[in-house]
Amino acid sequence: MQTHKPRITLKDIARNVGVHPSTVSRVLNPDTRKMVTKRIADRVINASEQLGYRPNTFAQSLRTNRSYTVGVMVPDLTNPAFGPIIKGIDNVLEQSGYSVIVANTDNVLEKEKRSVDKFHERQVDGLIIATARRLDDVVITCLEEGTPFVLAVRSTIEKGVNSVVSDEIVGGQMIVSHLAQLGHKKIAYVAGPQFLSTGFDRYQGYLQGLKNAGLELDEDLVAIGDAFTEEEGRQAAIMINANQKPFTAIVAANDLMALGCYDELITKGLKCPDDVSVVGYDDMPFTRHFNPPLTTVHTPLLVVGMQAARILLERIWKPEQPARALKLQPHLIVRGSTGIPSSYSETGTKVTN
Amino acid sequence: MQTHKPRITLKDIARNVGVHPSTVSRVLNPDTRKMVTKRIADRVINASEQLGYRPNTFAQSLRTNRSYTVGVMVPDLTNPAFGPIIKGIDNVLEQSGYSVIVANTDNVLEKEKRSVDKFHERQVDGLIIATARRLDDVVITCLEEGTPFVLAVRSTIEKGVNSVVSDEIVGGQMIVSHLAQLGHKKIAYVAGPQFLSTGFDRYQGYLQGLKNAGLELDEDLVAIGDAFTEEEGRQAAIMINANQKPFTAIVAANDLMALGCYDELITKGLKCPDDVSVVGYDDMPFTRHFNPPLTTVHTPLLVVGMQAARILLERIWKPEQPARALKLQPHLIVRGSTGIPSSYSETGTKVTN
DNA sequence: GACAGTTGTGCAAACGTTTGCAGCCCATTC
DNA sequence: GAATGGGCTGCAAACGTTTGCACAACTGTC
Repeated sequence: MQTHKPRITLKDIARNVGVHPSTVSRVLNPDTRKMVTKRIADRVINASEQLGYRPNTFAQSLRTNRSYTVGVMVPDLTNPAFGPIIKGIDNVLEQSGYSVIVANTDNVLEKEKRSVDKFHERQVDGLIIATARRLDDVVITCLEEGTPFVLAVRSTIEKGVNSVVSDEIVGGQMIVSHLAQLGHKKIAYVAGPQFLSTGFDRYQGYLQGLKNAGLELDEDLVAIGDAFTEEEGRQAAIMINANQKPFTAIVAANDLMALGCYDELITKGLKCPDDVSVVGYDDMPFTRHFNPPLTTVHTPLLVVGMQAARILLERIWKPEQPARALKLQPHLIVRGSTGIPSSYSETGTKVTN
Repeated sequence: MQTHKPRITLKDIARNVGVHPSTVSRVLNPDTRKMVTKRIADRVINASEQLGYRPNTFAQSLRTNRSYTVGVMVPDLTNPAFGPIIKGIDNVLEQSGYSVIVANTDNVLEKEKRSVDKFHERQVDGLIIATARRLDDVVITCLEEGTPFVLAVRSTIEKGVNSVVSDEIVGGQMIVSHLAQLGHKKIAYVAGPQFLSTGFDRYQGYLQGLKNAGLELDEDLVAIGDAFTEEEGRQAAIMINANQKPFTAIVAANDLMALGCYDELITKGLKCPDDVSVVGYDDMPFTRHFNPPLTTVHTPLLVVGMQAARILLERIWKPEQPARALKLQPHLIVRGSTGIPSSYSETGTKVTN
């Protein structure tokens, strides 16, 4: 049984063909193949296929210090937004012969550090970080160590960092503008964590959007969640409701939080969008199937992943290049969760309950 | 700038402490630490921390033939079902010091082969395969090569293969039983690919369920999709509709296909569940937010991932153990998409067009 | 026909570990 | 006090590559 067939090495091929292992190495490496006579090269290639040679990546990496792996850190694989990102990353990296190692950090700092340590240990050639805080130790460490890396979907206050994000501020403005156009005046905001650029920038976009529309900020209509989760969205919505101020729309910092708002509206007996409009952010998979279909800002997650991977490859190949901060244009998708303001707002009292 | 700090090696520590590198190695390896005097060991450990030693995993792997990595193959990262699975896998593996390399195969055979090749090249210690077909070359190859592996969420006709799945047949029966209890007699089935165990077994469950309930199979009410996607679900529903036979419920082979059915119902102007009940399978994230909330069979995806990882570790540690085929008990979750049969069924004609 | 130049191949070291073996030292025993 | 034995540590080989260097063979030139 378990007859682990013995590994074929360069030496085996060399012996088979009657040349020195180094010659075989040169043939099998595209960059050096031209150094050796075509006749011999062909025989080597033949033999290598014949014997089913597979290079030992450890030996290669040990010698060259290149692992052809990259690490990807995501906060929560359960969040369907990250699937597409990783898929995008994997797509472009595997074409260049790189493998991706993922780490799920559950949003806990300690795990992030452990993961990045592990990545360094494994000598990944680069990192894609989708967990970064606005100021982030891990990022600073990577900068210092000179590890090529790019942030996906989040940015930091540091300058000179590669990143691929959607233009969150513009996105936030688009949302408010959309609502204002519908006639909303009292627009609540369920914010994400302010230590994340997504949380922070989207909120800034909201503020800017209010200004653009000539609306006042009412702090009683703003609540900040501690995480980009359904539950935190619900809690925030509850807090806003508790303030007893009338509003006709809720803007949530992402789709998950918007779902939390849905829940809270239901328990309060409020209809969306008839009583309250709701907007999300991300356009994660299946938002159009929600009840009601969620108006949201589309972030091209797959593209984010692909671009992040491309930039990372550039940096791996020429580390000295200046950093690129790519901002993808967001795109408002209007669905069934937004409509013209309700009577609820006009009377200032709740219809039910 | 780019001052890649020189790597600290065993030799450095050895020099620092004044012992031989092999001694340092023994200290730093938990299994051999007891071989060396406590006094020296302490000094070594100290120095190692002082200098910030990180073992070179390539050298280790080259020497020991163990990489402490495992490969995970999934068909489509965009499908939110796979996020939780990977998360589960990552959770248990990282605790044992393993890293997970993922590969997205997009359901194309050629990519699967390439990925598994890559994995072998990288000498992963084991594989978790969530892409397996009912008879699958990749699986056979792995069996022959003696690579430890376990199938997640899918099984094959081969025996002696480790796998973690939900009991699809029972799940299928539960669904039909639920519908029959509600009074449904004409139950359509939107099947998944029959070359996948999930597609096949769930369909078998459906057939069995009909039998249990004393209902006849009507082949005009069955359509088979080529993939577990929304679009294929929609196409299948269209085909069934085209047959012009009355039905009051559609069972879809997974949640995605159920969503496709939703779409088709809407374009036909049919209400769910008033006109037609719909059932999915998997209970992927957010199904409860769909419109209507989807009745489905819950598969504990996170647990599937965790168990698969655990079994894999067992096999890596003791390869000679007999294979384990773990079947998790499924669990019907009744939500808003199923109800008592409509007048539609009773009259046999569509209410609206 | 000698020389310079080019081309192709072999040699050997190095990458950083792990591990069987040998040998040292010290304690124990008779 | 010699012999036995056990506990620690050093030695060196090995894992499979890559690559700078040396060298051999050939080509072409005057």
